[in-house]
Amino acid sequence: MTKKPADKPPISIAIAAVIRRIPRGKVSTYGAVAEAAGCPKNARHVSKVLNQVPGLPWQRVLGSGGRISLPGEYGLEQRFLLEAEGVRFKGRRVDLASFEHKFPAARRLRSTSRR
DNA sequence: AGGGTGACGATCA
DNA sequence: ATGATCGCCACCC
Repeated sequence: MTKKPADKPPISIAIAAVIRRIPRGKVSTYGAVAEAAGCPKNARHVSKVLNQVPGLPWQRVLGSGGRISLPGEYGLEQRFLLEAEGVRFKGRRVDLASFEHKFPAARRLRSTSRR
């Protein structure tokens, strides 16, 4: 008993959870999501999670620099949805300085901001 | 167990 | 600026 292998480390779950925290009208990047989820080098895996887990705001996840990575019509769809949320593009990119969502530093409680 | 994959990211030409 | 290559790493067969 001592220990049961329980389950495998659901890093995908962590990633999905992070994505779900992106508020409407804001965006994030694969790299930022991966980092917030605890795996800074797994930006690639984020894209898989988006495909695997339905119900996620997939459109709010962009490539580095705020560029849309999704090719084809879905890429256009993504841009359309984002603009509908109020996210503005500068050419082919989103102005991350204004629209990137900053995830709370995974600090152990003691919320950094709490009055 | 081994190997291929990918909505990436950074770097180089 | 655009395009090509390499590096990374969990997931899937």
